[in-house]
Parts: sequence; C-alpha cells; structure tokens
Amino acid sequence: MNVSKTCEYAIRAMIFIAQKSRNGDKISAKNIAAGIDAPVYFTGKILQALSNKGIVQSSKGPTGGFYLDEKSWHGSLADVILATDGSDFFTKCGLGLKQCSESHPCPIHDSYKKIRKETRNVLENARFETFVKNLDSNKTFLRSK
Amino acid sequence: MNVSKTCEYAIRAMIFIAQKSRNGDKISAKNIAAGIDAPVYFTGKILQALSNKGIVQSSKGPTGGFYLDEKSWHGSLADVILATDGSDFFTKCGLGLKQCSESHPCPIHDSYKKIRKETRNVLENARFETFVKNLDSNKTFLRSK
DNA sequence: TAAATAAAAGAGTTTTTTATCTTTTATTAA
DNA sequence: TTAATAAAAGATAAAAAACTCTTTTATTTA
Repeated sequence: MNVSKTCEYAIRAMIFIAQKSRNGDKISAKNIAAGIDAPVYFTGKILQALSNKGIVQSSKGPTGGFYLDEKSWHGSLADVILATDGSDFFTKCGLGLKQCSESHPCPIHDSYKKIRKETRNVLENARFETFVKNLDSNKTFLRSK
Repeated sequence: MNVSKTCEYAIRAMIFIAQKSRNGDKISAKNIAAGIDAPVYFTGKILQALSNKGIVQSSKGPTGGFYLDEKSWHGSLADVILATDGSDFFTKCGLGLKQCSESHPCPIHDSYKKIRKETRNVLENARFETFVKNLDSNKTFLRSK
C-alpha cells in the first residue's frame, strides 16, 4: 500500500501500454502521458527507467515508442513496484529499524509480516493482462480528464 | 505498508511511552527520542502533533512529559497512522485517481480492496498494550544504538 | 541522404518531507 | 516568588521526491 507517485504513474502507464499495444502498436511517451493524464516529461523519465529494467520495451525513431513483449505482457504490479520503489516496499522494517529481522524482531514485526504476505500475494498475481478486458469494456478507467 | 518516516517515529515513540509510563511516570521528549534513537527536535514536534489529536497526553513543567491515559493505552497502530499520515493511507486510490470509487473503479481497485481489508484489520487490532510485554522481556527491541 | 520522429541522457527547478533551532508559555518546587 | 524544567509554537534549513526543459542519439521514410 502507499506506493510513490512515480509508481502510481508507472502502473497506470503499464496498464495503458498493455491495452494499446496488444495489436503490435508502439505508443509514444507523449500519447501515454495523455492517455493516463500524467505529466509528459515525468512520464517519459519513468518509462525510461522501466525500460532499462526490462519491465517495458522501447524503440527509437518514427513509428517507435513503448510496447510489451510476451514476457512483459505477463508482468505483475509487484514487478512495477519493485522497479520503481525498490525492494524496501516488500521487505523494509515497518518501524525503519535496520537491525530488525526474523530472529531479532521489532515490536510490530509479526503484524507487518501478516500484512506483507497478503499484499505480496495479491500484487504478484495482479498481471497487466488481467486488467485489459475490464478497461476495454469500460468497467474500469485510467484517465481523469 | 510503507508509512512516512514521521509515522515510524510516532509508532516507536508511542510504544516506548506505553512501556515506560505504565507506572504513572511521564517521559520527556528528550528521553523518548533517546529511547527510540530518533532526532530529538523532530520527535518533539511529532509528539506535539499526536498530543493535539489526543493520541498521547502531555503536561508541561518539571515532572511533566508525555504519558498515556486509559483510553490512549488501548490505542492501535491504525490510530497513529491515521493521525500522522491521514486517512489517505486507508482510503486513497492505489493509482492516485480522484474519481475512483466502488461504482467507478480503477483497474486495480479490487486488488487493493483485498489488501486494505487485511491491512486495516491487522493495524486496528495491533494495540500498544500488546507490545509492552515482549519489549519488557527483550523479545523485541526499539532502539538501534 | 536529409528531414522528421521518438527515446535516452543530462541538467535543472519546484515542492514536499524531514529535521533543526529559537522563543514563548505553563508548571513545579525550592 | 524565582529558578528550573518541559511542552508549545513558530521560523528556518536540509534532503528527497516530483517535475521540467534541453541536448543527444537512434531510426525511419520520403
């Protein structure tokens, strides 16, 4: 829960790309930003980072843009969160204590463990492909304006 | 998951106060900061805010300090998170979409709903009083140094 | 092969969060 | 009734996150 704003844009962008690039199209950062109602330059930077980590694919030049290969198409929300916010999201001590571990736990260690297990499970099984159908039929939405 | 640093200090402070003020003692911001290895002035500010919201009690002057009344003693992690990070933590759309709601959901609405239910449940039932025993017996810890 | 297109890279700026310091107010106890 | 103590309040400062702009590199197609 509570990912960075960068990560929110990243997830929205990924779901948008999943929907729009199914047919082989490549989508420009500009069009993605417009499609998810996000700041253009910032979206570009975020996609650049995701591309470097192999979460999304890209190609330069005219007809270029961002798209998903077969592997990325099956990616999950957990992958995006890991790429943008780092492994801290899934592993960091809830109280920020460096020495906290299974054998040397902070007071809320067990509570957090329970939450994390459920969170991780849900996010790892939430794949981009899952979301496209509901988007296509307008049961869900991505852009405000 | 992933609360602000302010909230991490707040929870650590609250658990520390719960442990140390059981016998009626009042604990100064200075001693609390030392006890949880947190920045003194910042801890003071955080406690001030928590005090304004009734999460913790305080009194000025010599022998003054922070303590918990009967009601606060039974408080939960959810109370602290709500006070420091606001209701967004429990209710904000996972993609940051203002218009997202039960009847007009974003793509990941249902996934987040599931995570939130578990998260909220755990945090509301994680009360300060619960943590004191394990701290007393050194099964858990709060300060690094 | 030149013009156009789009991502990559790099260098800012702005805003928010985290953290510090100083002054004021309240309370206690000598 | 004054000196000491501790929180409250207010004003900055530093660091991180969010966001923008410009230049460079790669690619396409006319």
